[in-house]
Amino acid sequence: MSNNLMADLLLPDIDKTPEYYENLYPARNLPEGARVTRIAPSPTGYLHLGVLFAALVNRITATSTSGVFFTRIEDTDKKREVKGGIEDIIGGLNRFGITIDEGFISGDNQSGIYGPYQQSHREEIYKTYVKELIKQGLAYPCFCTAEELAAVREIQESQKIRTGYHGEWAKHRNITFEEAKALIDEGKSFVIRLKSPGNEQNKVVFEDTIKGKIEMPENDEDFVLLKSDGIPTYHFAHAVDDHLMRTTHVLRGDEWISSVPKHIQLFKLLGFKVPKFGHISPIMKLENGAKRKISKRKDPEAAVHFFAEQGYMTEAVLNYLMTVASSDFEDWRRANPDTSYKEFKFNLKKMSVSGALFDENKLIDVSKTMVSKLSSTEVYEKLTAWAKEFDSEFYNILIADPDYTKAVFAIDRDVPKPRKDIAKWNEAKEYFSYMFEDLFVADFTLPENISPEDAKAFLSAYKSVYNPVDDRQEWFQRIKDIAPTIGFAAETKEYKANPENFKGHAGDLSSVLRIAITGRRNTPDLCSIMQVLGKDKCLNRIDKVLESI
RNA sequence: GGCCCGGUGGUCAAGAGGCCUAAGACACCGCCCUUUCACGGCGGUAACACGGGUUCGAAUCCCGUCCGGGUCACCA
Repeated sequence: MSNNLMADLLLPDIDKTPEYYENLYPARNLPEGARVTRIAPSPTGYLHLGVLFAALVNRITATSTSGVFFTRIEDTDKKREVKGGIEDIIGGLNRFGITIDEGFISGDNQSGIYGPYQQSHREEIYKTYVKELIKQGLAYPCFCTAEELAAVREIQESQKIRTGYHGEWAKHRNITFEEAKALIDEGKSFVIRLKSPGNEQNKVVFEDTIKGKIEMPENDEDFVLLKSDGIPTYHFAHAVDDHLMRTTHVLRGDEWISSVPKHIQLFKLLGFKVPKFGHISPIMKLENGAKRKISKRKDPEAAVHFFAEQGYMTEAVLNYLMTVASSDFEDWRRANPDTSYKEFKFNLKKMSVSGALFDENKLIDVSKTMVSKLSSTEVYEKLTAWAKEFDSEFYNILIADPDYTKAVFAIDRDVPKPRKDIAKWNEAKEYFSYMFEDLFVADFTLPENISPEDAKAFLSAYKSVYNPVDDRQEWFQRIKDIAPTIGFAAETKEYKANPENFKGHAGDLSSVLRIAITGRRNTPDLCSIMQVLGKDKCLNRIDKVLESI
């Protein structure tokens, strides 16, 4: 009775009832076992690795059960909000190929009938449910100021008792309508708190789909439901939204695990079905020998943008993340080397219970393998797209002659055992530099076992027999033919059997050629390089070297 | 500090009381292949945090210690 008066006093403008929303957002019509998952990021900055990871896990869980994966923006903290935050996060997910079924699907486009998918637009819904709780005597206004709360905390700490707004410390727990009205008339601001029926002595047990059985004390804290600005706290918004949006599985970062008792309590008090919870371990980073959660502020790799700048393929990052997400993913990958990770039968039970260190070596390995499988055309497309954004000088060089550039990328590619030299696009400029005149840096530094005189003799001889149309065998045969004439063995075995009889072997001479042509001691197949480079450039580079000796 | 969760090689991990003389992958080292490098093949270094139980038998179960992580807001 007086509860109703209180409810109208506190939330006079709310005239809808929970039933209204229950009907507005009907249960989803999905096949048996379909899971409805979601991520609910706050637009507090760029897309974070942890959010990407959570999105991946949620996406693939929904996919593998023919369910739905949606996004919801949790912008209830206007202080921390960053302009463009939504676009950055959603756009980032789009770029990574994480498809979103519902909610914010791209940029600031929303789709789906369970919206709005942005908490700042759902105020009336939250208030309707809060009002209902007040009517039931399960919520009340609290007029404590931050200072009062801090003072209480201090007392609690000094007496070494559990801090917080609970039990006898809950000052306004039994506030009457008259008292509340008087304070409001004075212009005092207030929050609305839950009148928790919980008892710390009781245990709440739940089965975490990732971590297993977890037991915790029941919540007895009268935590805040509605802040003084009328905006809900995360806890309350989470319960209302995930119920109304018919989420079946809440898969989120494990920093939330300690508030599960609050959440379960809310779901039950509101008469909602409690969803399944799964808490994802964070990706960690090693610092001074200690593990810690990867941090936005301190770690560049926490921002997904970092990977884009470096030129890691999004698929590579995702595949790496899958190895972290599921212990049997790598086995599956070996058995299915060319299948998209999306086909993988993901099981939450296989997720690690403790946080994994971010391992760039592993990322590099995954990435190199993926790059090695690309066709030269694919490399061209991806690399130019990257360069266009991050290295315009290189971009202009690459697109000057697309056919030539593709021919460069075709060297030692599309073969049974392709090279694994490149993990990310920012390595490409340096790697391919000798293939482009504008980037080529001559450096004729010979290995110690070869004298400049021999090098000169060899290159002079080679020039006269060089034939640009030679295949690989013919190409090397010419070097072998020259070898004995200047004191080198034609066959490596021959040399190894009697090294004292020779200055070196044909392989050493090919190194001389390699250094003359590329300025490098190590390169992919030299014959192919010379073919792509063409006769003029090859001869020209050999001549330059000859002049310098 | 209270409450949770966790501790297998440098990293990610397999492991559900005997199959463990502890998989595999990445990294590292060596050898082979080879015109260089890479790829590939073969091999190597390297781990059950510690202490008590329970049991014929413990990486696996229980307890304690230690260590690590998370959380204790009108932030999410």
